[in-house]
Amino acid sequence: MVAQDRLTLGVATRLSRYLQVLTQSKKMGKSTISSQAISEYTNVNPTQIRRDLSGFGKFGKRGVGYDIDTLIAQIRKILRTSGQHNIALFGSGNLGQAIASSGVFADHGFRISAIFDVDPDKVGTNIGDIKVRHYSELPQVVGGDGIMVGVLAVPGHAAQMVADDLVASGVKIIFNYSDALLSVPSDVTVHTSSPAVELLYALYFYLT
Amino acid sequence: MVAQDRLTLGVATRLSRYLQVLTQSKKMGKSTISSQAISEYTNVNPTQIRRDLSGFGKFGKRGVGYDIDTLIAQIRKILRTSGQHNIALFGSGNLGQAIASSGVFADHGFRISAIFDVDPDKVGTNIGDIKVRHYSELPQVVGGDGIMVGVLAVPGHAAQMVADDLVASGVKIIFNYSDALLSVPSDVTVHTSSPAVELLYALYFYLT
DNA sequence: GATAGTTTGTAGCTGATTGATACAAACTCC
DNA sequence: GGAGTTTGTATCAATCAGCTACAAACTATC
Repeated sequence: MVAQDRLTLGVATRLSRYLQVLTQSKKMGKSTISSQAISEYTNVNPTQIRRDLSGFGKFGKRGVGYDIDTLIAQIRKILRTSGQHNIALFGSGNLGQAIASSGVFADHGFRISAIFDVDPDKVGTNIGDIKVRHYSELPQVVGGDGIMVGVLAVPGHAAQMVADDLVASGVKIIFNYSDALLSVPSDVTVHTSSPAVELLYALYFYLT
Repeated sequence: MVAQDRLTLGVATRLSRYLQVLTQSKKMGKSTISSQAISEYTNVNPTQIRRDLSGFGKFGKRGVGYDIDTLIAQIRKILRTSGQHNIALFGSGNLGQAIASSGVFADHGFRISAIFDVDPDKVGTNIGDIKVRHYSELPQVVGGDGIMVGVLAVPGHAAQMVADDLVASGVKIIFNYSDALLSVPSDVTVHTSSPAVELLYALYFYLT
């Protein structure tokens, strides 16, 4: 085992996926899990999983597997995402509501601390227990609060504008659910979620 | 240039992402694009992009770049996803409605040909121009029509049941938007969309 | 028409990453 | 105590991605 300064992209990606499997397995009432079982849900080779984990410590028990709670805590520590992280959601349409009520973010320590919209009919209403604010409040809310991530669930034509305003307020991570291509400074990370794109290559492997 | 029997996972993934950039660039009124420009939106090295494409033919024009329409057609041909593909959507809640109205699928040749739900208040209503059917119609609709993909926008506790029924009707590709872990036979492909998971590793690279 | 600038197509090299195989050590269960 | 399971670890080969480099083809401009 060698201490590592910084994870490679591959390792960080896989650890995140293990975390998802662990979180769900815990919900299903399990308390331990083997690398073989994780493999079935992630399509990552069991040896690779053990190698990934053993790089940071001996978390498993031979003949048994990994204790789920322990492993969740360890991976969060490795990914340095143990605490609560505040995110801001833009757009309170169908997609925004689906995201706000999904629980996926909450499972992984992300708290939606603000929701913005421009529609007067929506501003002031509540989604869950969060009040929808008007978009014009972006600078003061995002600037003041410890918000590091912006999630875009707005129409494509509005996405670039929101991205620009987020960048102006110092946000470095943008999660884009619209289909728009976003231009941002190089120190800002944009992640675009493209379900149809993922389907395309799944289909290729099925057709072949 | 060497003819290839089968794409590797990496190539297929990248080609799909190029396609997304091309589709959006076309919408923005452009007619040609350079490997450098594609690179900025995909974070794939320009050399890599040219290498990926040149493996299948000489699609570009030196000094100019790639003609977008031509390249879209060529990539679709390479991915063998040129035609229309029918998909079935399960769940007509916020997420289901967002998916049905998103246009992302339509852009890439996927047609939502059926929507299912169990809620009597929703069955019979229309989303766009598609009528919501009762879940019990699954076998006859999916079995009869040329539906090869099932998209799950249902609560986590219902996801496994829908997956089982889809498998029983011969569907080989399942796109899972719930947070549930799905168990399926090995010849069925499950793709789980996990926004929070992707955020986790984006955050890691920002924090470091 | 000549020249400068752009961009593709392609080669070659290198380092990193993954997959496969193997096996001892530690643990559980019977 | 023995059989079966699973981790932790090593090793080797194969693949893949990044980098550098550069000639050829094209556009634009003078």
